[in-house]
Amino acid sequence: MILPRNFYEREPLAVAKALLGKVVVHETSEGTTAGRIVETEAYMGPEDKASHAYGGLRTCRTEPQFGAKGHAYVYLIYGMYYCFNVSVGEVPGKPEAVLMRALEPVEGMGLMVRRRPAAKGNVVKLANGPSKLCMAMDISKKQNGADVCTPPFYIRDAQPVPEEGIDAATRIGVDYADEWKHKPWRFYKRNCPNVSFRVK
DNA sequence: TGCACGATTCTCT
DNA sequence: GAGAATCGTGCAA
Repeated sequence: MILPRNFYEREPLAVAKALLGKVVVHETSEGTTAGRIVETEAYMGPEDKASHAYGGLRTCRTEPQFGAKGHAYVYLIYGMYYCFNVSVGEVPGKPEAVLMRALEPVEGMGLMVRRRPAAKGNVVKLANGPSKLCMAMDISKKQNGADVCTPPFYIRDAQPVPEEGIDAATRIGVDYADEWKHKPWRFYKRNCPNVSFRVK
C-alpha cells in the first residue's frame, strides 16, 4: 500500500526515521524500479542553516518545500546531479524536508544497472548516494513537485526498521552550516552495505 | 548583467 | 586522496 499523506505530516526527525525500510517506486515506460530506503537526512526549515529554505528563503527552486506535505523536492546540484527530498512536517507551509540518501534496490535491477554504468553491475553501488539513487530510479526535474502519494512515482509502505537498528550521525556536505552541521540528523540502517560510503 | 559556489560522483594516481 | 566536470540559483552591482 502507498503511504498516506498523513505519514508525512509529522515532525521531520520522526518521518526521517520512519521512512527507513519503506520502498520508493517509480513506474516508467522503460519499466518499474523500486528501492528500500536505508539512509535519510532531515532538514528542519527556516531555522536550519543547512536547509535551502534557511531564513524562510522562498523561490522557484525551494517552492515545493513550502507546499503540501508528501511532495517531491528535486533539485540540481553541482550542475550535473539531482537530489530527491520529500516535503514533510506538522506545520502547513513550513519548509521542512527529508532527503533520501541511499536505497537498496529491490525491483528493476537490470534497468538500474543500465542507467548506472559507473556502478559496473555492482548492486550495492547502484543507489548508495543521493544522486546515484536519482540516476538509478530516473528521478529528475520532471519529478519536482510530484505527489509521492500517487503513482507512477510514490513511496510504498513496508516493514519499518526498528529503533534499535537505526544509527544517527551528522549530515553530509553541509560544512558551511556552522553549528547546524553537527546535528545528528542523518539516519541510516545499521550495518547496511547500501548506505552512502562517505562516512565522514 | 555578472559571478561564485554547491544536501556529489567519477576517474585517475 | 585529489581534482575535474558543469550549470542553475542567489545575491551584488
